[in-house]
Amino acid sequence: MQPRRQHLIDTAHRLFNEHGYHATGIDWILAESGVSKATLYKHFRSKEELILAVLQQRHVYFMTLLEEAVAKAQKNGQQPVLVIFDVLDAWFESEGFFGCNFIKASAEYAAAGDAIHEFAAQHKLDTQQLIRRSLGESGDDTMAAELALLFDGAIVVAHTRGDHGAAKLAKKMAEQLLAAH
Amino acid sequence: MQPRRQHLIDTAHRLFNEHGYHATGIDWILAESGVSKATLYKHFRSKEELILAVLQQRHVYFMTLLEEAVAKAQKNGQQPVLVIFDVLDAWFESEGFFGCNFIKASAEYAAAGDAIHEFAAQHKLDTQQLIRRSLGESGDDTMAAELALLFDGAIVVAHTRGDHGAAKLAKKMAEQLLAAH
DNA sequence: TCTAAAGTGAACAGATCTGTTCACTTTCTG
DNA sequence: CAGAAAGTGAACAGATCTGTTCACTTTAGA
Repeated sequence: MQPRRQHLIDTAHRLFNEHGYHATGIDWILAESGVSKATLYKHFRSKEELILAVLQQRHVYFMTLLEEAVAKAQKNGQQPVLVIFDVLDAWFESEGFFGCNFIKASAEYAAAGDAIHEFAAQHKLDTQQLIRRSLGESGDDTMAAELALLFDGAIVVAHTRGDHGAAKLAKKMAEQLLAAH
Repeated sequence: MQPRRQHLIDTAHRLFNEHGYHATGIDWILAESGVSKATLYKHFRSKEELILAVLQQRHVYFMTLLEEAVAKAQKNGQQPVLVIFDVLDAWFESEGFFGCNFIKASAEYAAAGDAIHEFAAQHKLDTQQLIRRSLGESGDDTMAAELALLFDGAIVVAHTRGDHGAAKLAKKMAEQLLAAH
């Protein structure tokens, strides 16, 4: 393993979250992590590559979290798709909630074709596909798109307004939409 | 009036939209607008003040747009709150759609107490209150919060994934939620 | 037409940004 | 224990950032 590399990713992740991507300088990440600049540039060719590594790690972590929650619900006979909003709720209530890395990355790197923007878009697509799978055969693509919209809506409301009840509200809305179906 | 001031705000608005707040330097705004640096700093004490002026103008513009659409719907006997999603749809389909200024400002200036972050949060609160008013006496605060969540969800989906059908989807969801009520 | 306000252009300050280089030291491994 | 790999620290480059200053020019109104 490469403990420095991981430590850099973790530190960068925290600072990017709290202050944004552009506002967080390389030197700041180095000072916080205690790693030398030469080492950072041995592991990552550029700041962009570091950002992508952070997003990649976050992507894997978050998808795993959702998949495990869905699997657990399926075993317990619960509606699998609704537990996704419970995961959101737990996230919002945690100390480390500073909004969605991917939505923020999308906003800061808005240029069409930008690697960071594309990665973020792909993550959101993957999330929607996970929602689609968790709906099972009784669901359809439109339903998945609706729930994905509730998902992102809840994150933005929770972050921009500090309204941590957004996940519960979105869950209630999801239940109504599923029932109406 | 002050044409230079307005021209600076318009140019800054466009560049902030396309490239983000941190990524857009003062010199860039000056080059695009053809205004001198001394003039910019005579009208705005700092970049932050320019950003706030852009957001203020955008706030007034957008609220007016929504209020006029709601008023028109009320006169025509339509459900007023649903036309809000038609406004969103027209915005997404327009050339100048680069996501929501306020959500993006919120993301880039995430520090608690930051003036830019607070302004963005207030804008979102004002939008929700407009939704609440347009619901009339048959609605309630929870319903307004739900529609505001759909509103922000649609914007984020449209921007991060380039899915311009998000407004129509959100409108359909809004109709179902109103009907279920 | 005269005056005051507004704007220009260019230089400058000082900080900060990403990224490179290199001699030296530490750590790991066979 | 020896050699390779990884990391350090500091200096450096060159670009870019926000913001200031000032002598000069343009514009607008009484």
